Amino acid sequence: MDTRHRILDEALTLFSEKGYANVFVADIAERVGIKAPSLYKHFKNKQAIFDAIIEEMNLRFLEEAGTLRINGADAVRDAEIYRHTSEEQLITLGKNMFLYFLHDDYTRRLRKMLTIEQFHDSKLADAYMKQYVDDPLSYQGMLLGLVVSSGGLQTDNVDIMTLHFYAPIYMLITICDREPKREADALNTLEAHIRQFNRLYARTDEGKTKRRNLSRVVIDG
Amino acid sequence: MDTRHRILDEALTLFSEKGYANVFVADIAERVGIKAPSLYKHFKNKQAIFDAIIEEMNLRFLEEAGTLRINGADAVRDAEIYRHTSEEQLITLGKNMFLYFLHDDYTRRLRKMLTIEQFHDSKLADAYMKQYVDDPLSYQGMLLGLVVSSGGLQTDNVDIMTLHFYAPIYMLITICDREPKREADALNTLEAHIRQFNRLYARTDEGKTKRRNLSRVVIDG
DNA sequence: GTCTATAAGAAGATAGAC
DNA sequence: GTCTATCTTCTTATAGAC
Repeated sequence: MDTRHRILDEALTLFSEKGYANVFVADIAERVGIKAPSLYKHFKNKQAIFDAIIEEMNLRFLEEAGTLRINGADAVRDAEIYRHTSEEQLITLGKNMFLYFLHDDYTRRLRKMLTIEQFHDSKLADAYMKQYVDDPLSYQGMLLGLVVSSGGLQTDNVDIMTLHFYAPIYMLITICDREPKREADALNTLEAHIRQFNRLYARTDEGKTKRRNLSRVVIDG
Repeated sequence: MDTRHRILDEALTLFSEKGYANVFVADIAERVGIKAPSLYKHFKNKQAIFDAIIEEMNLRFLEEAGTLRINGADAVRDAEIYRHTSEEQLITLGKNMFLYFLHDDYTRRLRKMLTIEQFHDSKLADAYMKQYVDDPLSYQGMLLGLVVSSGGLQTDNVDIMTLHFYAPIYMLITICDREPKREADALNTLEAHIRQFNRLYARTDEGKTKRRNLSRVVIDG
């Protein structure tokens, strides 16, 4: 890795741990193994380092398009997996997806940095929302839509179904970002979540008409 | 409000918008309407201002105990509401809870500040987790447990049921914190979420034995 | 491209008058 | 308790040798 990329790499690490303002140019240089003034041969100033990280992020995000994919690859394969997979396999895939986003070095550091800096620059808030909320919901929603049309699961509202699938995963990731020691617990919860999600929405052998009784109340008051 | 409290108030506002490191003592002083040196008559230094905010937070959190309460008051009343409320009333209550936590000035600013500063100090990460994850899950779980034992809803796993209820609300709050203009959308989603949650778990009139068939698969592969 | 030396400026904090 | 003036320290960034 050349010096320029090592600077970006170490800067991202530090920014994700302390936030931009708490990282000094000398800190980055020290990690790279050079002195601070040498760093200015590679970047105009400190802000340019941050900007370069964001630029690379945008390039990567553009390539990946809909993130939080089940297999991290293409949508067609994901759709097939959803259509033809047993509950046990779906759980394994869900765990792999969860662990990838939690452990992948680049993804993890970037997510933390965006979390810290998001209120400082609305473009970063937008990037956070797109990457961790809107794109995953849209992508998972597309897949779950396929499952619903193939009869694997059943619902009147795919968007809410998708929210029910993804929101717990999102929450478990935010938990483990902050307290990594809870990861084992989170994995168990994730498994129980997917099992229960599957059970709640996969009632194809029960009466469909009763299911449409939308105005049910918890207990009639 | 005396000067000391006005300093804490303006400091919290600024910290929640820019983060501790990006707020200067002179900024806080200016908002209060004094000069920076005068501020040192009230606090030893900048860090002492932050610490005082955290101290007050801990006092308030201790008082409130389990947060994200449906009516913001006591558990007994909340439990009665859960037991005897129609779906429509539950939605109204859910929306009120959501809007309170989104709009309450103190709660909102503190949540944003903790979000920014959580990776800088593990004590802040703990406070965030307790306040926005563990306490709400534990409190809502207690209430939903009551509903389950009274027969209003049905499940084998109250913890996952609680996750299914709360995780979407948590996610909607994080969305609106970043993009307030999405609040109207979020409220509609919240309503649809509670309706669907209620429908999924309130199947008391359908076959209970079939419900226990836990090893169902999406499509047998 | 890397270094040492150093300039330039920002921000936290203090001194002492009122 | 508030002010003006000032000190101190820290951090970014530049100059110029190698």
